[in-house]
Amino acid sequence: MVWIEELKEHVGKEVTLKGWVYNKRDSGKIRFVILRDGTGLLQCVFAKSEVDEATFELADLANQEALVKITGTVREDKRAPGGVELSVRSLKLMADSENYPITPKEHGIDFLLSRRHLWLRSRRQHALLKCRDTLIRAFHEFFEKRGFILIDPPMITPTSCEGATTLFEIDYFGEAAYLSQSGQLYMEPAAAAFGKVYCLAPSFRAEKSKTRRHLTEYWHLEPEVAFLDLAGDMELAEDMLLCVVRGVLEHRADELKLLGERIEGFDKHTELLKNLDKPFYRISYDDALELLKGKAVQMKWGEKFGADEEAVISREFDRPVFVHRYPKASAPFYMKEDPVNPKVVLNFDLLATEGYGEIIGGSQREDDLAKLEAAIERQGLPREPLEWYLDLRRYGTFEHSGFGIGIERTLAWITGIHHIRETIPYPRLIDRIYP
RNA sequence: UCCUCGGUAGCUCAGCGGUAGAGCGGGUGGCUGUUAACCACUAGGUCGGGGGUUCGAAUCCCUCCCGGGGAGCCA
Repeated sequence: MVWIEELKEHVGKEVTLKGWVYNKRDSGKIRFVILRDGTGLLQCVFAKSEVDEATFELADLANQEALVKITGTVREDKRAPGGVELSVRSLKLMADSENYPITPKEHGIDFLLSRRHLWLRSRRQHALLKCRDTLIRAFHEFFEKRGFILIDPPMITPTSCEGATTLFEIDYFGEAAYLSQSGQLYMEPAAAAFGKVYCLAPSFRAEKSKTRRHLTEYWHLEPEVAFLDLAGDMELAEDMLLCVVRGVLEHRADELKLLGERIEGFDKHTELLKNLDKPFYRISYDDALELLKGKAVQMKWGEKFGADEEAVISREFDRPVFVHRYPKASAPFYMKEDPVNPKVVLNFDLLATEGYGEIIGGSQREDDLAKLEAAIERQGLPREPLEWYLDLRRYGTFEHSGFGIGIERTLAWITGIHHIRETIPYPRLIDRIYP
């Protein structure tokens, strides 16, 4: 038994493969069966003059996605997709497949998402999820090389980490518990224990967000580093993003090309990614307000940027842009106040290019116990469940920073696809939990 | 939650007051190099549910259900 991806090493030899029928074409006395085994596609040729009558007839009986076992001779042929094809000697139908729903034509998104378990077999989804695999490996490699320790946060938590956003509530032996929306509060103690740490885990958001940039369950990567200030935090985010973008471009060129066939302006996007380099742009919230004013977008100081404003800002730059030091009033309690200007906090959002929007949010954490207590009080958060978190400021408080990056948003940006729902094997969306 | 668009054959859609349509997919037949093959023939429908207007409703109105796109929130 061999896999399709290994066939170039078997040219001229007879091999046996198992796989599913991807597509068929026939023309009188010749039949073409495109075989799919997960590692690639292979054109199998049935010539009436070269196979026996029964085998030739069998080629007709195998429906789309039927499992077959095929034996034949590997041959190089320019006319075949992939460069090699199989001259078939025998075929065995192992398992039939009647009326496979995803035919090789266009389908709507509702139809496809309802059949996500089958949709994964198609070329585009295959390419996308291979890019996801490469992206995640690139992230791990980056942090491993820098001496970070992987720390897994809990997914079941007693309270909200950030207060405002809606949480999924679960019944925990009669007590209310919640699915985590961030591992950050658990990574800060880990940073005090190990210095440089990161986690990669699902985060859950119960907001009824219904846009191309939201999932209710997404994969959240969160580094947290001791003795790192805001400037260092942005440098870390910059180095990390450059590293993983280059990793995907290098290892998944074929997949990206396939994905780009149906995306307008894809060449320009790829060109931009290939030329991506340090430094990314850094502008303050105040600078961003000025920039928007120049684009005839009037906003009062203190107002948050919406998706439109973020798109306007990001389109002004040919590299991702850090927007830092946002107004304190709308910031989460754990962000450190700027000693230079107490009206803002030491945080940043990283906006991806071409209007993709925010893919990273990070900050230097408040390390002053009194200020942190005041922020909790000011935001009306219950203090008791956060006592353990306050301990970090009691026992050797330390300067530290971190950020969170969405795997799916990053992948959508790199691959140039519009909606993030296809960047995760089984997307969880508002009103969609099947399959 | 709000705004907006939609639900007609297995799929993608056209039809928008007067007998239910196309392409693809399925079936049958033809073709020895096809690339989402092509050509011919063929089967396939409570026009999302309910109510109303009308001589007559897929088409107009009301309502409910389901889905797409977007906003807010965020990664």
